[in-house]
Amino acid sequence: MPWRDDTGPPWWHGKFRGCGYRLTVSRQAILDVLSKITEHPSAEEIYLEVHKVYPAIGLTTVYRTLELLVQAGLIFKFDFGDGRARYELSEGPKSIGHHHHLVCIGCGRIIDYTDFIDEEIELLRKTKKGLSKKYNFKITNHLIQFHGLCGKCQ
Amino acid sequence: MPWRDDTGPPWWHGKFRGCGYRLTVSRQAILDVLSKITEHPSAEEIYLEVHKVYPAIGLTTVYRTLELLVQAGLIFKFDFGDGRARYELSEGPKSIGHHHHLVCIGCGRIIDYTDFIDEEIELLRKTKKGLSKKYNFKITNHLIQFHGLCGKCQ
DNA sequence: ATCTTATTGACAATGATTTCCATCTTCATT
DNA sequence: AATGAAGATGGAAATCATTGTCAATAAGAT
Ligand SMILES: [Mn+2]
Ligand SMILES: [Mn+2]
Ligand SMILES: [Zn+2]
Ligand SMILES: [Zn+2]
Repeated sequence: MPWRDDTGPPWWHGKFRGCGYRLTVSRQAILDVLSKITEHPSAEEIYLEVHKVYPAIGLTTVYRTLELLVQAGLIFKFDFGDGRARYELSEGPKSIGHHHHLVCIGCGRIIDYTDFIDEEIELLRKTKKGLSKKYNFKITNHLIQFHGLCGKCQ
Repeated sequence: MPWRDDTGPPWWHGKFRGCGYRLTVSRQAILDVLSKITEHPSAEEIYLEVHKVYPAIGLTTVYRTLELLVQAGLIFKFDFGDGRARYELSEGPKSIGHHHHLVCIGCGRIIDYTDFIDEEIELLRKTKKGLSKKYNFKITNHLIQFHGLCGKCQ
């Protein structure tokens, strides 16, 4: 189990309370992998990592758990165009916080990007306001991706 | 063939010149469907539409052609989270121009959205400048999506 | 009209994600 | 701590969008 004697219960522990979700070994193991990794792993990559510690946990459970965590808002699911979904912790001590992604169309590299969030916040604020008025649309989330060529691929 | 006596050659005609691409019946038929439709059809939906006029054109060719048109920059390919790619004409007389999408997480409805492009342009300009300097990353395209609930789903 | 070669269609193959269902855990209650 | 109901799991099979194969076809230059 992903407990640390020196840190107390993992930060996500409370997230399961009140949602009716059971705190199982699989779910903790998967969250533990996601909280330690800095990349954007696919379901299978997460499965392989989890498998090192808990060989009994199956790929099906990984898929189910990831879906659950997305619904619970604990993780984000992305499509970077490589034919498989990729996942990332949405918040927590280890996460880099609100950010977006640069996707290299040459090599597929993903770069986390946090700059110019101020202008983004402003754009988002106006957009939210405008959309709720014009379309009666309630924004809950937004996705920004930049596609192009990384230094090595230019 | 998707020719109109009163309009002259379709606007995309010249787009194939110089690229080494042949202007085939399939490609014209698919572009014709995309230029008349206002939604964001999947490959199969495009195939079914094309099939009404040209029953001999196969789904494989539709997939191949869409890939070609994406590479040529004539159309955009999107992932709205429903498990299949969706396509849209990138420009031309019938297109609504540069826009982004609202995706309803309740019913899957897609709303084209063109407001507040000014702020977006400004954000994009600063972002491009910052990224090319900080990460040596050359932006060629960007993707903005807002997720939330439409009027009916709230 | 002929020729070169890009393009196509039918079918099989791929591969990520889901479905199924019998079995196992979690955890509230005793 | 033991019990039991409901939720969660794993393994295999199924699904299904997309891609690969390859012989046949058609675009467009000559
Ligand atoms: Mn990231
Ligand atoms: Mn659109
Ligand atoms: Zn690259
Ligand atoms: Zn809706």
